[in-house]
Formats: sequence, structure tokens, C-alpha cells
Amino acid sequence: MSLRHAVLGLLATQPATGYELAAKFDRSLANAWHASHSQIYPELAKLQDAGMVEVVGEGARRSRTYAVTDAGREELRRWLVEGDANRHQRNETAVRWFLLFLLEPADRRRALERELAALDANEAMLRETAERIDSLPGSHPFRPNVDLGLRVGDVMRTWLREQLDAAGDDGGT
Amino acid sequence: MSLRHAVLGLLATQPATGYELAAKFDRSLANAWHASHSQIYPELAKLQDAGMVEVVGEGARRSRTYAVTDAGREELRRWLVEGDANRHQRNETAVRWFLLFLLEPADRRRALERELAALDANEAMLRETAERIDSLPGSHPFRPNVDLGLRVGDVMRTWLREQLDAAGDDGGT
DNA sequence: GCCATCATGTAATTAGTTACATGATTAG
DNA sequence: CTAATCATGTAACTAATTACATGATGGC
Repeated sequence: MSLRHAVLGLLATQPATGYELAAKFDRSLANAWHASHSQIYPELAKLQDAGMVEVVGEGARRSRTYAVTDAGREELRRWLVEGDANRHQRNETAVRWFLLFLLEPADRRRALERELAALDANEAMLRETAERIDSLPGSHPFRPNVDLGLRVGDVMRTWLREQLDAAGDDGGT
Repeated sequence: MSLRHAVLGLLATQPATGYELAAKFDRSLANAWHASHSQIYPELAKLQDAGMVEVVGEGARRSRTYAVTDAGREELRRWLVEGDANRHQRNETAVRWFLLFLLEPADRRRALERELAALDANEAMLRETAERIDSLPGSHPFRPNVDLGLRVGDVMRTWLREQLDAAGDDGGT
């Protein structure tokens, strides 16, 4: 169960409300893990019961800001250094890419264009994050992650374009 | 639910038993989707009920080989071209990479070495697959996927090495 | 005043994991 | 003859999604 550790990790970086965490899952962790608010709120309650997070502030709209406790930080560290890694992945997009060859060239070209557009959207999001980070004083711990995302995105774009060329060859215009 | 379409896709590539499908999920689809036999067998039964796969042969050890039907192929095509993509990912390894900066340099170096070793193992598996494919006559539809995996692996290796260098700087030997 | 967004929760269902269970075949 | 691997299944539990539900605040 990575949800717990993803939440602890995000809170270890910066205290946040459940709502903010949900947004971070869709931005910072978009290429790693997904969780929606209906999972996040119960998990925060469980982590609080376990003494791994605590409420450090209440704001407007009865929002609560959580921060990780020492126990939570220790659990997170333990998981990072000792926890045996689960290398399993679930990525529907990757499944689609894997099966694209099954499509007729015309359909395949359309699908590839759609994937290129999605890559562009992802890159735009990453570049936005990069700019935001770079405009901040000092260095930000997420900066290397953004960089990795951009580099992987480049490799994927190149691959998609190659597949598109190949689909053009045997399918006409 | 991508399980259904991953199974249909694998069977569309080549008829297989449930046992063989489980192996394919861990090899061909290792970087895309995971499913274990306790999910695969019930799903095959459901797909058969729905007329999307059929038994095309029985072998030793009461094994059954399934193949995708026309209805299954149509469902697969529909999903690939029309189905709106779920871009969510679940990748525990990516979560770990994302949070590595939280570790002390010494711990971080150990974690990075471990990840490099895992990348090497993954690369070895991909190279094995590539060799197997290349020794076959004609072209194999999975070949481009293997290539993508190798390229992404290279980018990741470079990134891990950079992080390792950075962790060396601020943490001594 | 009202609409968008912030903010939090729970219930019902579906998906996925882990554990339990059994038997057939083959290689040594 | 026996251990490893092939091969299939189900049951109990946990994780995740989808749908339902409510209310606060700020900007216009």
C-alpha cells in the first residue's frame, strides 16, 4: 500500500490539507500514483489515529492542515530504506501503447496523434511546475523529478513519432 | 478496467492458457500492467461468458488454450480507438524515486544503488526478450515496445547516476 | 444573491491481493 | 519416486472507484 507513504511523503515535504493533497497527487505525483479525495480523507484519519500525522492548523471552510509527526517521518524513512519494493505497475496508457500494433494503420495514426497530444499536455504541466519552482528562491526537492519527467517524455515523443512514420508507410495518407 | 483489455490484447497477439497469460503479464507487460492468476482465471471465465474469448484447445495438465473471438477483437478495437484513456498511474517505484530526497545522503546512496540494480535486472529481461524476438523469422509486433523500454531505462539510469553523484557530494564517501 | 471553487465526508460497488487448495506432468 | 513446475481454481480480505451528500467562502 503506497497510498500511506505517498501521503506521508507529501506531508513531509510540506504540511497540507486533504484537498491540497488531492491536487498534489494529480500534479506532482501524476506520473507515479493516483488517489482521490475519497481515499485521502480516510487515510489521513487512519494516519492520525496511528500518530503519524497531526493537525497543525485550521483554516477557512473548516479545513485542517496536517503535518507529519516524528513517528510518521520514521515510518516513511523505514519504508524508503527497508521496505521491499513492489515493482508492479498499473498504467493503462502503457497497455494501450503496447497494443497499438493491433490497429489498422489509419486507426493507429489517430491513436498515436492522440497520445502525442496527451504527452504535450503532460509536458506543459511539467514545464509549468518547473517555472514555478525556478522562480522560487533556493533549490526545490522536486526539481530533479520534473527533469526526469521531461526527459522520459522526450524519449516517448520520439518513439511515438517513429511509430507514426511507420504507420504512414503502410497506410497511405 | 484494463485487465480485460490487456487479456484480450495478449490473446489477440497469440492464443494462450491462463498460466501463460500470467507469465506474459510479468514479462511483456511488466512495465504496463500487473495481474496474477487469481484475477486472470475468473476474467477468462467472464470473457468466455461474454463471447469475447473461446477455448481453442486443451492440453496436458487439463490446460485450456484461449483465443479471442471476433466479438473480442471488436471490443478491443473499440477500446483502443474510442475508449477515453485513463491516464492515472500506480507505480510504487516512481513514488520511491520521487521521495528519495527525503533520505540522508548515505541512505539515499544505498537506495539509489538498489534502484540501479533493479534497472539492470529490467534491462537484462528486455534484452533477453529482444534476442528471442530477433532470432525469430520475420518481424514481431512487440519489438518496438522492447525498444521503448530500453530507451526509457537508459534515461532513468542516467538520472539515477546523477542523483548518486549529487548524494555523494553532500554526504562524503 | 449566486456561482465557482474550496473543503470534507460516507456508502456501495468493483478491482486486486493474499492465502488456501488441489492435481497433473516431467525431469532427474 | 520425488521434487519442481505446470496448471487451475476459490475465499477472505484490502484497496480503489464511483456515486451520493453537504456546507463554507470569495469574487462578481
